[in-house]
Amino acid sequence: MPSLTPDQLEEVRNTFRDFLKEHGLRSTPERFVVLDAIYDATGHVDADELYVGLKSLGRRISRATVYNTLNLLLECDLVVRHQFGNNQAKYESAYRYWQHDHLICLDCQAVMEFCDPRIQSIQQMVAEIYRFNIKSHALNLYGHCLRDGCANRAQ
Amino acid sequence: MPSLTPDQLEEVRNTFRDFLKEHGLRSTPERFVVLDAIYDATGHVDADELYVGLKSLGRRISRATVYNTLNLLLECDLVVRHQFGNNQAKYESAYRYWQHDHLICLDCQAVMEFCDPRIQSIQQMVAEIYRFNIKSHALNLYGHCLRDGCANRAQ
DNA sequence: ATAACTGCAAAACATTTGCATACAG
DNA sequence: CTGTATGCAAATGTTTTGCAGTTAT
Repeated sequence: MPSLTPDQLEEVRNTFRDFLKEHGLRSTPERFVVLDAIYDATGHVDADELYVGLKSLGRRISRATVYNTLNLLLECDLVVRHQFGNNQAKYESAYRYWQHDHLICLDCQAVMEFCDPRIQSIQQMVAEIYRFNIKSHALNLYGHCLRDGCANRAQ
Repeated sequence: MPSLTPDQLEEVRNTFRDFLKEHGLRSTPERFVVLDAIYDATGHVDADELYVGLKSLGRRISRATVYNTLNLLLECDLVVRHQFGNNQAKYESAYRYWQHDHLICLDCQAVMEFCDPRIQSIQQMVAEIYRFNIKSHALNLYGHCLRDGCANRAQ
């Protein structure tokens, strides 16, 4: 999971700026603070983590603005949303995401990432059969990790 | 999507009864009403649909009991829970589910089902590499259906 | 009999909305 | 300037919880 270079980050900001302009929306500092925060994050974050994290950095951005901005970032595909089984959405930068999938431990809630090219072919085949224009997928595998430190182990 | 025979349904009820007994829980009529309602449903239902549906059938079962029972049914694997992207859980009988996956239209919210055996091999391979004991998976494909009547089409 | 379950209403939680104020274009 | 965005607080929608009364065992 490499980080973006300053140039790439600038490109991401430009993408957002262009998207906003095209849709007659304003490029406010708050929106770019939220964008940067997600692209800074190393993993999956939820809206409240972003809100609290920004507050602790001295950036006073309201929850409403965090949610508003997240929805804009989803629209222009700079950010991806996940639902890992509970009812709290998790977000990550589209750059980090770039089609990996998730392995979720039911005991300790750890989330690992993996990648398998066969999913692409399944996707294509299903698209054809069902006459669908597929935009994205989410494959989540749920189970028990065999780590020693795993908390809340059931059996 | 065939329906269960009366015998199979009785077996399902017995499974639930046994699970309850083993855990020192009571076999109340309400719990079996909820079980039957899910096994009667032809597709995915949410907790509120169950609650309202039962009310209209004259069964006065509280939301709290619906949720309570759903969690028990999840624990004993008679029911499966899905999160299709919004923050409302959908449930279906494990019998209906039996490892199919979902194709979700981003415009009209239609949910189709498909099945591909390659997912099993991906699952096995990932389990080995990451040393995980995998219990279940969820593969959701998101896109635009090409149906004529599709509502809210974006472009 | 008694411990667990139900129903109800209140609480908790994530997310959205309405409105007065602030500010980008 | 003007209309859009922000922050706040209130509203919404889903799920959970506490408790008095009910019921399975």
